[in-house]
Amino acid sequence: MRLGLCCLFKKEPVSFRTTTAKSLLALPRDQQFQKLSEICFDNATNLYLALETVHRLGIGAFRIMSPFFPRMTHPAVGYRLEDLPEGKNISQKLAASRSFARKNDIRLSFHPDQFVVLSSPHSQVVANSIRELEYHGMLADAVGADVINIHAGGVYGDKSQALQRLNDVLPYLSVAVRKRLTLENDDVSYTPMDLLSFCERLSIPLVYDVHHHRCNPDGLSVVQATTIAEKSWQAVGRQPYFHISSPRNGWQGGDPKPHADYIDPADFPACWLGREMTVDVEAKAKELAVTRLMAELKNRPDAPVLLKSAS
DNA sequence: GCATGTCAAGTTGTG
DNA sequence: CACAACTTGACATGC
Repeated sequence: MRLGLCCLFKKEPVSFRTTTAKSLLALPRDQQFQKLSEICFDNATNLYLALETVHRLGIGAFRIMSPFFPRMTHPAVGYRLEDLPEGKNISQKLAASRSFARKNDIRLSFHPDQFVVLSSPHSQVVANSIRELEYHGMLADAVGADVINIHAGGVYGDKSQALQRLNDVLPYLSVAVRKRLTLENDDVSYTPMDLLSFCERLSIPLVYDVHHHRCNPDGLSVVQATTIAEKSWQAVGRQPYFHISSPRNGWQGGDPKPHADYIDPADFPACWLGREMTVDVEAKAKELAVTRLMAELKNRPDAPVLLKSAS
């Protein structure tokens, strides 16, 4: 088992920059490129630093934030790497990160945000989503990430019709995106049960988020959902990818959906212990939460744990 | 310098 | 019907 960090650090001095379309639009095009070039170069440099840091901490996976190249797909200020003065150097930095991750067995992933909705009935929303996914595919190729994980999107009154639209859009995705695309159960609409047969039929691995499952249950037990999701990865010969988080105010403290700073070890499914899988830790204390959970799982009496740092 | 409001995008559920 | 929650800063602005 390996535990993963999502995007950011709490205490370690690694951070990622961004900018807004609004501020870019105040500049002439060449100055936009200059500014974007500096930000992208800094982010590429910090990605390498992030990988060195997670490796040092014994963390085995890292999720790269979607605005890694800020506003790259924006209709007005979007750009290509080749447009940027430091484009070649930026590519070299990404290649270095790719080598480092491969050499040290750090699994990389992406989780495009809520604006990527392949099941939308609005063609413009779908077109924008494809554009955004292709940006992620380009990045994934460059850094060697094997997962681009999305949600099934909205329901629009009929889940099966929505999933059919998602199905119909898949042929329009490049191989770079399609071979990495995964679906995750969410906390309001699509449960593991909803996605099970769809994922199986299309050979799309299911990223099982146990917190979402607990917020949005479907009759399946955690053990059953784990088994189903695990099979969807084994079917394509890949290591399973799951998510864990804890409710900010506990399970009795109102809305359980907001994430807590740390993971309550009691929320970590016993049936995950000792399995071959990657578990992204979605917790606001970031790397502090991952390292604390690693330590706590090691001490858990109920099952043998093989954490990456100990193996 | 420091505090505060802003930031591309979708969808759903709440107040 | 407007708005917050998903996730979360970092940046731009204004004092």
